[in-house]
Parts: sequence; structure tokens; C-alpha cells
Amino acid sequence: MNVLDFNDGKETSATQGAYLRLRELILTGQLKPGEKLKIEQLRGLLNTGASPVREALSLLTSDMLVERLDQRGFRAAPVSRSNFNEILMLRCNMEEEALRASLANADADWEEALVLAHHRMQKASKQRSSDFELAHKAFHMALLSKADLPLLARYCDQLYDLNIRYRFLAAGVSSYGERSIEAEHQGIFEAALERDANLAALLLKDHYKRTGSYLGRQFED
Amino acid sequence: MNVLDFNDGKETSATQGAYLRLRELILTGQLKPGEKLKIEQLRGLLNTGASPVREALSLLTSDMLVERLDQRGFRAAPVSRSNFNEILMLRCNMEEEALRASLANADADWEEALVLAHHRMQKASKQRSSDFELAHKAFHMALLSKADLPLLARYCDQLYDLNIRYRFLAAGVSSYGERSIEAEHQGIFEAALERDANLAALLLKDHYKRTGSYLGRQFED
DNA sequence: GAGTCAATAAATATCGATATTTTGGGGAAT
DNA sequence: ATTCCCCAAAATATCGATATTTATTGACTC
Repeated sequence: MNVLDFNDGKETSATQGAYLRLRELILTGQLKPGEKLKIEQLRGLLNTGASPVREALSLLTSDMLVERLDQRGFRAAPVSRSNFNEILMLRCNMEEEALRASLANADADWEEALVLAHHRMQKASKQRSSDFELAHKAFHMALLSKADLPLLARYCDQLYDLNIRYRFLAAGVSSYGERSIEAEHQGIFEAALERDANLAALLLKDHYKRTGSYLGRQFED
Repeated sequence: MNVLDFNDGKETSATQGAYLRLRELILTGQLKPGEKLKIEQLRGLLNTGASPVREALSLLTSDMLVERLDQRGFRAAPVSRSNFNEILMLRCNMEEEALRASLANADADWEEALVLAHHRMQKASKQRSSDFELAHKAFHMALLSKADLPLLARYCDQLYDLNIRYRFLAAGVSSYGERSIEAEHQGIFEAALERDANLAALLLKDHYKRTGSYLGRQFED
């Protein structure tokens, strides 16, 4: 193993490391939408060979964060208002489906995991911790986790991340805070605990749509 | 990138060629579910280097036809009854959504393209042509084509192919023919031409569910 | 001037070789 | 027998170099 590698010891392969790092760079907007991703440049940035970089980029294609142009390399996926709106719409549909399935199967373990996820999110929020993004995602995924529909889960996860990317891109300005996200989460949380699928789904979609229209306003086509 | 397109002979890059060929081998079951995909073996089969093979496999990950196990290579995605059922369910939901959006935007060009696709499918069916698979897919995608929702289109396409794979796997036996697929298509076709979204969606879902329960019976868990 | 085309530069795609990791099998110890 | 450990064999992952393709530049024509 290369001595100069700066990774946390957790990453097993160079490809995996490059994948995770590139993913973060794109999600957080450090690599800009539409930007050409040159192998040589990334090779330097990640200090690794061309093969892991290429493979990581190919993998990121699955996540729709990278586009591959045959013989012409890779570039970060572009963004657009219509893309944003589509993500929002699909998220509402799919997460509703997943949430209903999850609530239908919900058991005590699921409930406890949800309580924990909610608690962690609240705590991170109060402390304005940088962990909030992670905790927020964990909470939303915990809601869906009992659905036992792997494909749907994958889609939800993917769409969640695509949405987060827009949040980072619109950001700088606090992407939250202007309205009471906490109250919205609380509502969804309680409805879920009550196994009230209709209410939970309604609140969840509302939650997304609010964030959506808030974010949507931030960028012109 | 994920059209079931048995390619026109002109492969641009080795990676693209390997991608298309492997895709076909997996979809048609020549590479079996769960089978380990060894680089060296595929390198021989496709006569190309290891890099294009690896990259093609990484790309196939997007299509959920290949799984990547870090440090442990690749394997063809496994199959299961629950996976099959999930694909069916998601297809019903997503295609309904896409169909409604498509019908809402439908114009004369769309209508003509649909008529053609339907005609070609019928013709291929009568001639028992091997083009039927392609024509069938083209017809279904033509129904959805005006939705103008690229992500949703991609998901529908992907799920369509995953489903086709099960048809090939269950096959040998004529996957069609036992009931009147033609009549079902005719019904969907006419409802779509009438812009009757409710009816078209109903018939479409019914069409899938019938094929689903027919196929589902063919394999035990 | 605008457009073409060829030469050059840049970047991608691919190969062959090597390093690294996993797998599988054969004892030895329990 | 069963478990454990170590070593060889197999397979994966990665590197560095090279072949191909695309992008750029600038002279030349109309």
C-alpha cells in the first residue's frame, strides 16, 4: 500500500477511495455541474493511477452524478431547473410508496431505530453540527427502512443525494432555517410512530415540496 | 446508454463494445445470475484488454445487471422471486406516471411515432421475427416518450430490461403466446390514441401484471 | 473576413506487466 | 472429525507506457 495515501485507513481499494472522494466533490459542488473531468487532473488530485479514476467515474455514472461521453471522457452531470423539478416529483412519488410499505411492515426494532435517528438529527441540528446532513439523511432513510424493497430503496437514496447536491449548489446561504424544518420533521416522526400512513405521507411530501419551492427560487434557468 | 440495442456493428470503443456484448449476454441469460465474472475469462471471450472489460462491468452496475464486490471482482446480478415482484410493482407505478405525463403532452408527431411502433411490433409478431423483442420495447417506450421526464424514462427503460431478463431466463418455452398479447397491446394502443389516460394506464398495468403472474409461476424461490 | 484544412498539441482509451488481495487446500493441533 | 494456520495458486487491482482519438491553432483560400 502506498505510504503517501492520506485515507482514513477505512478505504479498501484505490477505486473505492476515488469513488467516495469524487462523489463528495461533486455532491458538494466543488466539482461544478457540466465541468469536464480530466483524468490527468483527477489523477493528481487523488494521487492514484488512471485506472482507478476511470473506474470510479464509471461507477459514478450509476448515481447519475457523472456523464460519460464515448471517446470524449467524463463530465460532472449538468443541472437544470427541470432536472431539479423532476427529482422532486420522483422523490415524492417513490418515497411515499416506500414509506407506506415501510409503515406496513413496521415493528419495534424499526421504531427504536427511528427514534434514535430522530434524536441524533435533532441534536446535530441544535449544535449546528456538520453531521446534520448525514443525520438528516439517516432519519429520512430510517423512515423507509422497513419497506424491504431494495430497488426502491436504491432509487430513493439516489434521488435524495441528487437533491442534496442542489442544496449545496444553492447554498452558501443557509439552506435551512428560514422556516421550521424541525416542526415538519416532528410531524412526520409522530405520524410515523402512530403508523398513520396517510398523514405521514402527506407531511413528508409537503416537507419536500416546501424545500423544493424554496430551493427552486434560488436559481434561474 | 441503456437501450436494449443490439448494436449496429460499428463499435466506437472497446469499452462500448464490451459493454453492449456483456449486456446482451446477461440479459439473455448466457451469463447466469450470480455467476462470477472473471476478468481473464471475459477478456478472452471479448478479445480485448482487461481495462475495457473492467470499465464495461462498472458501467453495467448502473443497469443493475452486475454487482461489484470490492476487491472481489464482479458477478452477474442475482435473481429472486422478490426481486422479480419488486420490478413488476415499480414498473407499474413508474410507467403509469410516465404514461400519464406522456399523454398529457401528446401531439401529432408522438401519435404518428406510436402508430409506426405499433405497426412494426405487429408485423414482427406475425413473422415471429427475432426483432419482436426490440419492436415490443420500442412500442412501450413510444407510449412514454412524450413525458419529457428523462430520469423517469431512464428508470422505466432500466426496469423494462430487468424484466426482459426474467423473460429470457424463464424462457425456452415461449414466453408469450398462451394468451392474447396482441389484443392487450391493441387495447392500450387505442386508449392511448384516444388520450384516455385512465383506461390506458389501467390496461397497461394489467398487461404487465398478467405477464408477471405468468412468468412468476415459472420459477420457484 | 469567414471558412477550410492540415499540423500539432492535448486528452482519452487501451495494453501488458506487476503488485496486492483473496481463495483453497494440506497438514498439525485440539 | 473439527478447527486453525500457513502457503501456494488464482484472481483482482493498479501502474506506467503507448496507441488512438479529439481539440486547437494558424496559415491559406475564396
